[in-house]
Amino acid sequence: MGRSPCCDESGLKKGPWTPEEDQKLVKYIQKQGHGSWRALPKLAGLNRCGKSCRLRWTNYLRPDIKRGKFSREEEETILNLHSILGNKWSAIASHLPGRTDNEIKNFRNTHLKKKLIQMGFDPMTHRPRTDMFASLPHLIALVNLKELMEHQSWEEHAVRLQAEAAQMARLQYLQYLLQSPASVASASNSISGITDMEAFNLLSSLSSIKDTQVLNSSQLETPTPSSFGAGLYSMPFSRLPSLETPSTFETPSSKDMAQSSNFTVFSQGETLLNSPWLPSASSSSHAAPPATETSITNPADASSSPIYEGAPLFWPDGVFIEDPIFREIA
DNA sequence: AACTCCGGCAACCGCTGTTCG
DNA sequence: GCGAACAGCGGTTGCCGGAGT
Repeated sequence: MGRSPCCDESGLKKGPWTPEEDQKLVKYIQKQGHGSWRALPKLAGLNRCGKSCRLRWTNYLRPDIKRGKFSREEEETILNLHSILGNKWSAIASHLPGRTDNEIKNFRNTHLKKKLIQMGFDPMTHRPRTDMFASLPHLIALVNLKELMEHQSWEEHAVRLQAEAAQMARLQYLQYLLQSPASVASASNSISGITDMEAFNLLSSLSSIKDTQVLNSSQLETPTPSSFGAGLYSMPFSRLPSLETPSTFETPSSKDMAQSSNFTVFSQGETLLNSPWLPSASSSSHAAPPATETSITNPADASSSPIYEGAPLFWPDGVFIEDPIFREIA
């Protein structure tokens, strides 16, 4: 559109505003209204460009500006809206009375971005980060989100995530062993050079995870049908849904899994987050079906192995995933 | 005490959309 | 229909103060 920037005019002051300038601007606008921003500086006796005046007024001097720390509700609103709207700061600001788009943008880019990164999210896409280790805290955090929403502080949450990430690292290591080519060719009682007993011991060390209801099969990398015990199925990270676009991705049905291998499938639970911004589980195609269970038929291990049953996995957008996980039956 | 580093935030820059002559 | 003026928006910059060494 070929318009020269208004601030190109020489001699106009830039940089931080002084209290005197603020006072002039406020006085003038309270008396006359801002009218044309371009004309305002001269009329108000300011050596600034109109644009600078407008920004100063809208972002700082407006009487209805709310200063100070963002409340937890405001944080959640920003996160929710940003996951839906993206960087539409003005649109987000319209839902937060007294907050400016600039303030929200700054807050998000400093505080919330850091928190998302700590939790293993990509702060731009709200998707889990794709590198394996970065994904661990995200995956854990997803299932812990309910607690987070229930007044657990970020700090407490971070401490807990760290502990659980250590558990996940061990699980990933086990998965790595199970997936190695050697395991495919190996005898049924030996996996990647480790024995069933060793694998069981490793799994046993992870069993405390069930108490936190953190672990689920999607935290494993790829399907490993019948490679071990009751079978471990996993959802590749690339299929994880985005918060930005509530997904309708498909998971293998319990029937498919029962046919292909030996899974115990439980599918009972509640939605993790009934966010008003997102489709409810009951209205989605992933609504929780009645609890079902398929038989465990792996002839090699069904009677001797610890059995890990499925449990539901919920994403924050309310999507229900019917998926087997490690729920140990004593 | 002096220096460096880093995070937070106000302000600026440049682009886009709208209005108007 | 065209172009200039204007307002708004999102990205970026740079200053400042606090923390760390």
